[in-house]
Amino acid sequence: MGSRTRFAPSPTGFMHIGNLRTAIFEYLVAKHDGGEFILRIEDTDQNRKVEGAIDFIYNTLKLCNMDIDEGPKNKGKYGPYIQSERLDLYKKYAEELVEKGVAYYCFCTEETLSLMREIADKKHKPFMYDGRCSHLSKEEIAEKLANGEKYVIRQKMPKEGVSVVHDVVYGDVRVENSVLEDQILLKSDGYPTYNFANVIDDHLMHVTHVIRGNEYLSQTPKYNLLYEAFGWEAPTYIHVPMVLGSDGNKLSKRNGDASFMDLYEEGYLPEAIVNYLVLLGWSPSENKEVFTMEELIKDFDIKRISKSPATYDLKKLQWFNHKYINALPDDKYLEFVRPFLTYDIHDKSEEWVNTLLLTYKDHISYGKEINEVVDIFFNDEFTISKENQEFLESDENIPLVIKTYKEELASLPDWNIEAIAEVINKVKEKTGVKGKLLYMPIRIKISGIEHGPELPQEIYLIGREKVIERLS
RNA sequence: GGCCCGUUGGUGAAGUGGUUGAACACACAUGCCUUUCACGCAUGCAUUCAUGGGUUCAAAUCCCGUACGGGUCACCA
Repeated sequence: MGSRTRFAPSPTGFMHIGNLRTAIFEYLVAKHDGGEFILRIEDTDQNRKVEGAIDFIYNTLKLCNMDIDEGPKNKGKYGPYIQSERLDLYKKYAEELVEKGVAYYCFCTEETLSLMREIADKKHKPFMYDGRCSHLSKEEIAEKLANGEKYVIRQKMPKEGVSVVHDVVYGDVRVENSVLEDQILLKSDGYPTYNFANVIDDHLMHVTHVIRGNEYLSQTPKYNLLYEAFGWEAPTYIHVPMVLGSDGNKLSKRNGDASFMDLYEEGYLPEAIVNYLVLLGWSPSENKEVFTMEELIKDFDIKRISKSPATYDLKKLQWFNHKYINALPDDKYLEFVRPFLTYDIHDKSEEWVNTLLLTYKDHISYGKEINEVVDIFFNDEFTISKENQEFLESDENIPLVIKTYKEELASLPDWNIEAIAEVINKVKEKTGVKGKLLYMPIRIKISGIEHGPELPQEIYLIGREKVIERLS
């Protein structure tokens, strides 16, 4: 039987790079041995729900070429795949735990809790719920319930002993049971907490490998206790190292381009993003780093996930992106960059625009960069620097070269790159000038700067009219 | 603060006791190519694996302490 993994985001309408990376790992683990990849929406926090977030998640995964086997918008045997639609289930299982004596009703209000927290704070002691409600008698509970008092259901933790959790990447992790709090399983609004829903759903949905950020590592004993209480088999745990920002802190919204959509809108190809992300905290066994999704599925190996956190490096992502852009066939490339071009091109021909875009195919490392590089073809205002002006006056042949260019270009029957390239040769023959003195004067005269793309392209793109004008 | 986890160059990392004088890639530097920029190519860039001690004939690799970094201690996930 293949592995089953799940991607379980909360619907916040924001796809953080770290989350995406986890999703990729989950997808790869499942697909590596022909299993299923499940999407489950964890919307148990009603305050954080965002309209349209589910479509957003689907869209993101689709762009990244990850197919969902089961999820809210797919068929699946173990649905619903949205937690807010499974409330009855959680209640039933929570009550089962109460019956088993491993959970209890707690009637403490938020006010009493914050009071207790304050007291602990004053004593400089960490707060931990003292479990007072676990001592309530059956009668007291029945009475409070009958009165309609609000309650939560809490998990009763063992007071002593040590829990050992086995994790595929971190090995055996030991945690003292005494530090485990009687955590809330079911909230007073009837919604489960993540800690509970997660366990119930993973079991019910037959998830075999739980992959998540290592911030959950120290919480995992609590989950195991739950599995034990139900008599269920715990899944294989794979905690993955976190992705840090360049400042060494956890990535956050405020850390700039930490979201998939931001990158996508900047003109990063999803394939490149995926390829880059998968290498954060994972390394292939062979010496290779450019992978297609198929290759990743084939080569991905849990054993090669590293323990230490990885730092997100935009520069390397740009390198990947550059490579991917460059590998695009011309038509795909044009389709890709065209939308990023923000200059007014309504009076330009299709051919002109395509030539422009293609000229810079191997220059740009992300879509939006096209605008930074293409300015000279739209901006008529430029000044020739002092150094360049001096250069123009440094050789007596230069005026002749410029004059010859002007005459030849003006009389050119067809305005295309091949013809222009011919003109350059002709000027060379006519004037006997070659090398820098042949190319630089015209380059400076028509664009103001000494560098740019291949000269014929540059002349073509600037256009006959302007070239003639600028050579005058 | 308690507990958990981590620490190989600016970055991602390979390496799990002995041809490792620590791969490879990004970045950076220099050179070549080119009319220029970019691309491409070539070369350089950790006497050393946070640190101190120990085990061993032999340690980046095993053990202990210290420092530093991160995580976690919610009716958030």
